[in-house]
Amino acid sequence: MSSSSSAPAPAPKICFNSHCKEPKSEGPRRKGWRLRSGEFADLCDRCFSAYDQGSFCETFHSDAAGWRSCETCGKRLHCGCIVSVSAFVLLDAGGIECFACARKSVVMPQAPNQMWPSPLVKPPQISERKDFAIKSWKQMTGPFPGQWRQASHIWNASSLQSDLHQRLSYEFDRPTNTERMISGGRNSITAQEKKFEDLPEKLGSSSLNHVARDRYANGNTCLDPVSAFNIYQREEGSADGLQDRGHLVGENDPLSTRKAGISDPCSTSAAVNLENNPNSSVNSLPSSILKEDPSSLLIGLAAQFPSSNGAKDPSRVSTTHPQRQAGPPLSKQFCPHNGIDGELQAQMRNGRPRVDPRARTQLLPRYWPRITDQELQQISGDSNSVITPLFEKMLSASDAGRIGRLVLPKKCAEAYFPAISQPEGLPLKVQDASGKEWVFQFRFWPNNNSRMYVLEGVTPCIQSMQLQAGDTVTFSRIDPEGKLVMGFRKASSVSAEQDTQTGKAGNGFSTSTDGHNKNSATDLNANLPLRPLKGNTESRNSINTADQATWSKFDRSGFIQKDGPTARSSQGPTKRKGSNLGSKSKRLRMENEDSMELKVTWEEAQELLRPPPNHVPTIVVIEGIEIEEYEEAPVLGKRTYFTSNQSGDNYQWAQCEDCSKWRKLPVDATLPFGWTCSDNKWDPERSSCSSAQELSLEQLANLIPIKTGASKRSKVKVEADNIEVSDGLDTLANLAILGEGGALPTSSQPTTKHPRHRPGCTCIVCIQPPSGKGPKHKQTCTCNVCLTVKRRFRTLMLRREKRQSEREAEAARKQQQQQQQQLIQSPEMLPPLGNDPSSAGPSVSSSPQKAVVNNDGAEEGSECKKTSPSPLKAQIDLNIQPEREEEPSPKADAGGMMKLLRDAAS
DNA sequence: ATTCTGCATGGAT
DNA sequence: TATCCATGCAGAA
Repeated sequence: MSSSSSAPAPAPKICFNSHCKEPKSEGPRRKGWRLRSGEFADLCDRCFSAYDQGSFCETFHSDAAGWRSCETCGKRLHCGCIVSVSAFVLLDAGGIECFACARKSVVMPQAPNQMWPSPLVKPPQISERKDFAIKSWKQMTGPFPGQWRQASHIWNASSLQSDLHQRLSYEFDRPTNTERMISGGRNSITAQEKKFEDLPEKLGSSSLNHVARDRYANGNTCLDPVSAFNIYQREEGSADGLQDRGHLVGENDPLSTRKAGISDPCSTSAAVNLENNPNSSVNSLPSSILKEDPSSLLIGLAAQFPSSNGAKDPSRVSTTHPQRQAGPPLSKQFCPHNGIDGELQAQMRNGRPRVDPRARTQLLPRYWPRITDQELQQISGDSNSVITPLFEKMLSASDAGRIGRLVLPKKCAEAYFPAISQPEGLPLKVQDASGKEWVFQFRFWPNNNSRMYVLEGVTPCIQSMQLQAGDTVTFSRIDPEGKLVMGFRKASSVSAEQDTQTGKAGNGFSTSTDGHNKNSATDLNANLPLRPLKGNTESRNSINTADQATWSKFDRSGFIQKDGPTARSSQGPTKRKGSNLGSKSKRLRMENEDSMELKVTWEEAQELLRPPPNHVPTIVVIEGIEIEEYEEAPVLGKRTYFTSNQSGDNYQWAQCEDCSKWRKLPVDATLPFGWTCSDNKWDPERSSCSSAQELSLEQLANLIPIKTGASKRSKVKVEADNIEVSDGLDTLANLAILGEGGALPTSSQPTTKHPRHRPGCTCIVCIQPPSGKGPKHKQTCTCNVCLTVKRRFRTLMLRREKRQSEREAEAARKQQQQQQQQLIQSPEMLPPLGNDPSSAGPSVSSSPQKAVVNNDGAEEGSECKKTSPSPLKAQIDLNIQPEREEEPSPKADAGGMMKLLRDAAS
């Protein structure tokens, strides 16, 4: 910390005191007060003497403004001067008190606030600040060594905090308001720090302290950092970790002393507020700060102490730490958890910087603990224990899943958990709100030159708390035991956690476990019962309210709140995949796995869709491609096959769903999926299943891609598959599957080429919910997505058919002639006539050729599959790599396909 | 086949 | 851009 103490700047030869023209001391440096730059004023012997004796201002600033009298003893103090900044404290009720008097107060009413804004606070360089914090103590205290020590003792809490803050702010780039304030208040802080080092013993934390600490903890005091530090510092490698902390802290541990010191200070203030005199003026300041608006306090202080640097110090007033301000009153302001604090703490604990420079940023607001006093109360039964909220984390799907790994925010882990040097980490005992103790493995994984911290083995705990993704777990520490306590807050119950990220007034309602309730008597009743884990949720209504936004977010992201833990766990893996895949991932996934199938089926599905009869399409041009769109949803047609007779008449053949007989129909007939003979309005003679088939299967086999034996199979398959058809997209998928291998246009028509997927694209691929979830779309669904999909299908299909028919017409005729010749040779077969069918027909395949080449999807004809790597591949751009040699068999792929489509549909 | 483990990936910030 | 961290994933058990 202080290591960085600033090197003395080139010392001027003249005494720093502007009122003195004496050359500075020749001998050993005479360091006066700390300058804003972090340096110390180099004084001549005479001035130093005055400074050292506490009479500097009297000697040199007697005419200056800013003199005030101690409210207690009447001693005059130069409040507006950096030189005397640490000689007095500000009283809550206004006025000042010299340190001597202040320290006499048992309760230290003014506590933290009194701390002077450090001299202020100029916004020193970080390095300077560090120095300042470290070095200044002695020097600053120079005049009143004894007092300061005492004071420090008295103020511990505040000072400690401030110290921490100060350090933090100095060490880490950004001083927060609080910090500022504190620091400002902190000249003394520096001193305090000193005192920590020097007078640890004095601190014995008292019950008061406890209270205070709690308060602070809740309110964010900073005690913890130190204590935490103590606690964990040596734990590395220790299985006991937290548990052992107790002793760690105690014996021979400077840290422990520090801890004690720290806690004391806090406690003092807290004690005052809570226990002693909630309403007292004394309390008012701290309490207000803690609970209500820290910023105000800061401001107030700033205002009060314009002095020394006042004017120059914009930082003081203005620089509040946004986060803190925003944050929940208590916790955010002083809380150790706050990012910087946390880090500081961490460092302190570790005795070394655990966080690399990069990490020196604050914890993200979302990790700020939002714990209410009530919660604390709940947790704490022990009045002597101080609960320090450390951080909280909303459980991700992974965290709440069966894997049992809870990813810890790196900074939080490094700040509040024992330092670990090995990936294996160490066992960490954590107590839940009910007092039950859990042991997790706290470890890390190397990750991108960094670490990813996790708690392993949390599943039992998570389950016992019935937590799900979206719920929040909180980590707090109970001192002096040093135990970690894990609380939770159910997202569902939380009506409204405020968005942590916004850092709004956090209401902290986190469920942290801690607890000391006493302090928060004020709030206690209001909220909650932390103890009962189950009850937590409910208990914090007020708190919980906040998170709807968050919650909804979860929902959107596919979190499963709905699912109970059990369900979740069972779904775990699957869910995770589906819910969390990013769009990109999804794409990749599709490419790698079912993309081909999807692509084929999608295209094929288009073949099955027919525009609603008698509807005129609207022509839409998308990226240069004309697309016909219909107002009405497309018709999912029954697969049919087109043929032409010798005279050039075009027909289509369809199979009855009941009797499996093939009927010849007009090309413009649009058949429903479950078409039967009774629906054959075009040929009354064959409108019954009892009617004979016009052509034998063999004959048909020569016309359309069916086989005598296969036709039955196909029917069976169709039927079987139909069972699954339910939802719109599922239907499409089924149809596509059925049609696979058949009916696919042989030629790749530009008409079917889907435009590049870009933002706004509404194709079936792009419209899939990112999470793969969402409301089920029924066949009758008329949502934009469904309509769009249907329109697209229809449009693309029509377009393709149209063009295909045009292009293939000629080829078909030629083929027809050839077939005729064949017919001549084998009369029993009907000549497949080229069809130029305009495709209005319901059948999937618009051209005979297609039908011939691509057998009906219903057919298993392996040959077909082999020979027909879906031509559509080349036609439709789904951003997929179509380079698959073999087309997955419809059967085999049906599952995957359906899955994909279902996901899309859902 | 399932679960565990350790690390990699890449979206979000 | 760099980092974090939620999730994926492959290999091992």
